[in-house]
Amino acid sequence: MGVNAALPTAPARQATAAETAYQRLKAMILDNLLPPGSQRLEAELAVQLGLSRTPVREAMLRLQQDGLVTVTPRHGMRVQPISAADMRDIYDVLESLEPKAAELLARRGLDDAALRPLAEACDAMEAAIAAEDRPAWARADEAFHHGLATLCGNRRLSAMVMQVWDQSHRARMFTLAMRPLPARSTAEHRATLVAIRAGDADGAREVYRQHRQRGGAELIALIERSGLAWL
Amino acid sequence: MGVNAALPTAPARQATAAETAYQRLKAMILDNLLPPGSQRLEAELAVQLGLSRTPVREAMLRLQQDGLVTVTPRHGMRVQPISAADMRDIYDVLESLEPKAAELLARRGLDDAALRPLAEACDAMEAAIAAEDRPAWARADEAFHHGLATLCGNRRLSAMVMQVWDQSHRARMFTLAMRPLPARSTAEHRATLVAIRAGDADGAREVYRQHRQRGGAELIALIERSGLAWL
DNA sequence: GCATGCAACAACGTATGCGTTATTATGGGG
DNA sequence: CCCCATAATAACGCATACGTTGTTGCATGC
Repeated sequence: MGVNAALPTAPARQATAAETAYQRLKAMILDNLLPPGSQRLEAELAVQLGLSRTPVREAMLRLQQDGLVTVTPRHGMRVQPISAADMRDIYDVLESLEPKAAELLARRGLDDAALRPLAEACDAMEAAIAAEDRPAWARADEAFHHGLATLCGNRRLSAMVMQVWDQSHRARMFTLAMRPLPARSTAEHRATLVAIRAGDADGAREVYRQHRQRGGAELIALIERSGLAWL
Repeated sequence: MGVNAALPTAPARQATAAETAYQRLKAMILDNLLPPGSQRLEAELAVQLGLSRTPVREAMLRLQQDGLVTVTPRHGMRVQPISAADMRDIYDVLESLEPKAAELLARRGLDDAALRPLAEACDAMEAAIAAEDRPAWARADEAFHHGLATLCGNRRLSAMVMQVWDQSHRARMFTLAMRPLPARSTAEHRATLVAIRAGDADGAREVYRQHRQRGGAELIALIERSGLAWL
């Protein structure tokens, strides 16, 4: 699952009722237990989660801020569907931000220990390709992007990447089965990591930009071709 | 002042108490009526705004999401200071996102009527330079960036730009008086608009990227040189 | 004089109650 | 049979109340 978008020092929220409501609802949305278009009232979710309306309301507002739902006064929250146009917007954002993250990370000159999450994600992706295990590949892919965002050292940038990443999570999961095994993507991730390790900021940025551009175009074409207008 | 960061269809919130609390507190922060570092308790703000704690609390949480304050359980909200490092992060984000906005806007091929806010902002900037009116220049600058973000057609991107723009508002205001008249910036804005009008997406992006890079570097150097560690 | 433990208090998180408002149901007219 | 007005009702925004928890001040001991 994603990560909360706190700034500038991640506050490591404790287990307040509002926080658990947020986490649980967010997980339900990302896991498609609350499919796009579904609506839920405050009181309804309150009984379901065994809480009062207050913390549930707070969670709903946070999810709205995250762009995962819209809250309308007498209709509760509605899980936001993602259209092909939305995916275009999201990938335009990612094409802008993620290459910058790669550049910043390369410039930081972290040692191998610090870059280990990325290396492990690359290993896992390659293993998943070999085993033709798509769910495992998707998890490793998320781990790589998550690691890139967190390690780049710019909390604002990383929070923004995570936000749109979460918004597009469902769409990626749906299309995963429809795509050929992403062997090329895997190689591009590895190449990015090599450039980062070498401290080649421009190289890392450009390799990654091409990866994002190609991947985004492929995904959007797939969505449009398959008639999956709303996810 | 800034704009709220709603997605994906701006909900045009009505005048609920929580909304007015949010607007008023945000304005107080951006206008430096609540200076960085100041702390306010829920109950304190509630009596000041003539409301109960509930809507004030909601506003505080939204401001925290915006990165303008941090909320700590028994210390209320604390207005977030901006360091030189923060400004670097913010300008890295803007350097990534705003050129993309210029590119997207150029690609949209809007007519002169639709681009009027940008043209007017350019005119106002040039007039302000001629009159050596820095506050007027700052307002026109904000109008240009606001227009660029809103007109580019990507709500997510625009919300993100506005968010960091608001975060850096105070810092820009403080340094405005210390900088030479931004004549060059003004010319760069005009050049961007020309490229957008011509539908030259790559040109608009690159002109704008250079503008952002130069402007950001100047501002950060100024902040560091002047010993203004926290704004 | 300084540290430590305890007690009083203050702030908050959550629950609940109340008034407002939009939606839905109902009944009468066209 | 459909449409509109009106009434009933449900959902919500805000206020308030309550229990919990962290903080602060004070007293006591070293």
